[in-house]
Amino acid sequence: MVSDPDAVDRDGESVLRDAVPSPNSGPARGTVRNATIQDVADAAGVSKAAVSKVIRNAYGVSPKMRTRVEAAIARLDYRPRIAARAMRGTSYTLGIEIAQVSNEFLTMIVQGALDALAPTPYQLVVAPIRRPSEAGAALQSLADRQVDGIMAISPMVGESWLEDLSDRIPVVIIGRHDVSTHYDTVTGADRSGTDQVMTHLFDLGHRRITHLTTEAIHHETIINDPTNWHRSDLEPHSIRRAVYIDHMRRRGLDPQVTYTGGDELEAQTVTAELLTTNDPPTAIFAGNDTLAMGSLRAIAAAGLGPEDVSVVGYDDITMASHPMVSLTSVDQSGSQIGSEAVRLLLERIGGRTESVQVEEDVHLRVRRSTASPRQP
Amino acid sequence: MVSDPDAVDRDGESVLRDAVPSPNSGPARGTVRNATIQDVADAAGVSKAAVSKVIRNAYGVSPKMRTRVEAAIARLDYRPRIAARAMRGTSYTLGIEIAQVSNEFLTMIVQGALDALAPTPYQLVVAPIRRPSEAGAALQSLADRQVDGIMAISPMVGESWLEDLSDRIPVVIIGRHDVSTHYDTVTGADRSGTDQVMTHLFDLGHRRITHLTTEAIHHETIINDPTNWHRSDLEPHSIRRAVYIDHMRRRGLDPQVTYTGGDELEAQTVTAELLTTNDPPTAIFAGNDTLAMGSLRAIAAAGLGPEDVSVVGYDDITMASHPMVSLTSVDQSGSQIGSEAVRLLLERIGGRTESVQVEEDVHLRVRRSTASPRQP
DNA sequence: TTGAAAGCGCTAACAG
DNA sequence: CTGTTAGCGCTTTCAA
Repeated sequence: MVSDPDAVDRDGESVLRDAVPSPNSGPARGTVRNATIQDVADAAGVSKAAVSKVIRNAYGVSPKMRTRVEAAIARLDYRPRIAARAMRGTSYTLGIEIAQVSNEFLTMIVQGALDALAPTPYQLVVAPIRRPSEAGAALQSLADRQVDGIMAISPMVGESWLEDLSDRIPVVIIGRHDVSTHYDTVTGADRSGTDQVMTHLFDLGHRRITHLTTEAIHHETIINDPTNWHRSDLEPHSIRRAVYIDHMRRRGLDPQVTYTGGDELEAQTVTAELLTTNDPPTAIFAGNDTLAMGSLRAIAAAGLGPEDVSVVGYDDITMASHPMVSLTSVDQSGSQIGSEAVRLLLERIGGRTESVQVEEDVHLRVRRSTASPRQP
Repeated sequence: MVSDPDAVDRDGESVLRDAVPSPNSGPARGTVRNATIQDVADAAGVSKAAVSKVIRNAYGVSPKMRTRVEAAIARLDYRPRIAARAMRGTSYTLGIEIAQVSNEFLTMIVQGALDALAPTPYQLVVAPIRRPSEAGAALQSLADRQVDGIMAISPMVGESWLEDLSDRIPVVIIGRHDVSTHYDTVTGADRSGTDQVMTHLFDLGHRRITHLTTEAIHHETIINDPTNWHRSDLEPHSIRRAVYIDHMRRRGLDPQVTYTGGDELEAQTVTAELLTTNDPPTAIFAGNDTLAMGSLRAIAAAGLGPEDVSVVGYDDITMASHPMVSLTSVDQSGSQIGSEAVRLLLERIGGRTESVQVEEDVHLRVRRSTASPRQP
């Protein structure tokens, strides 16, 4: 695994390390040179092309040459440089752009992608962003690194920009319900999920239901930069909001949408304000579990319970099933979505050209955070 | 935005776009060619070297050339290929290896690293692993991609292997209390943190205290592969365990260490068994918050409370402060650790050669999950 | 079946 | 201040 520090030039083989490393501290950085394909070729007494064929399992290598080469590779601890490979073709790397690494639902997607990638020679790199407005830059950065495919989770970038990108490299958009001939999409069934939520709340007898969601537009740059212009009504949270409004209107009720940042503590603050109004809601449908947990903070802090204010979340993160929390939520199986996205990417790399839209089923998990209101 | 396949030479400048793009579907993948530094040079009527100097802000470019070049870059939407750059030197990329993307404490570290990296030209890539035994492969994979520096969170790999790696590329190990002349470390003050936990529990009157921790060895490969041999007593969880044992012994008490996987639900199962023994503990000191949450699941499910079994966690993840949970925990400020690691890496890239060990202070956050036992 | 040679796009000497 | 030149390590024709 580790090349021999005291390697000297025997048998006319190239020497990869200093003949005399300093006494008991390793050689200074840069002193050490990694084996290259040329070194391996020399050591095995064959050509670079031969080595290349062996490491790629390409057609046309005799068993005995393969053996020789593999021995040399092992001896020199040779590793192909990805950058050099990328210059000639593939980088064996898939990239995923992700907002809020701290959002457990999003990390479930990464887990699913990892699982799907495990049996392949591809490596996953994650490009995390701190603000939605950074999505475009992160995608560019992945493209600059010549990844073989890109997954993006509801990025705030324009459709035409994405189509441009996906002309050059396979792209899967996760979450957004776009229909493009250029790139594929994987989404949860947001309409169905919201239907299940609303039906559940109505069945319990709730009428004053507030929808707590993240602001559609987070930063001015998203407005000003044409790159970011896209149909925001195709985003998961917009769809949930639209379906919510629709349900309320159909029952002759007044939709109440409250906006907040994506942060749990901000959701708590916003909910706390909501509770002090004249006519507070008897139920809160939160756009995701992080927001829901924030609402529960405010409700618990006010000494209230599910009969006072019920809460429904979305995503069914681990915390939701905790007995001390017991949050009713919509399970949309992030890991499934992640592995599906990888599958689509690999298909594209394999040659598929028609675009595909996949929608995953979702299921409401009813728990103790929802109950019939005290006075209907 | 899109380069042109049929570029023709008008005005002596190379043309990268279609004059007439196809009606309503973009060109097929691969048809599109990105602008290269040569294209820019041609368009601006200068040499490649000149363009290179401009994009690197290198010394020796006249203002008027800079203007011309920048205009050409903008016009052609030129982006330097990282792979080509990497072959000649830096890739402007830092890598971080991380186990369990779903562990919030670990993602806090990533957040901190991102913040520290924001004002720099470096991009962060995350190499997530699924099992501890994959750490070595993930680090290799980052090295293969010629990142300019690597951060690794308590990787299960041998010290000598790490020293070899860090001879070729700057490395910061997060969590492990190694002292190496080759690589830097950033750790939390695990001894102090554990001291605070044990003092708190003793002060409350607890004597039967169990320590719930993850198994030291997760997979046989870690035992069998010499690459992985390292002083496991330098790992954070080992130190917490050792300090716990020490505290117990010093008070003449019997240390009780229970092992589990890193998973919340497994911790729940193990805790549930613990509660059914003859002489169950009055307090559980969990190695991290995920395990602590699992313990709380079992305790809540058994209808017990803090006076029956108190719980202390480690990391102080967001959930710990939730009023419905209120978990006493040790805050070790993951984002601080992450940005510190980046700082060290950038220093190394900047030329530092002596190794540095940084230890971050930690603080016990006392909440309602700990109370005096019913019968002392 | 094997190898020689031509680049991929960029940076870093070195000349002019 | 600017351009020419020589590679970095790999893959890929194309001959032998």
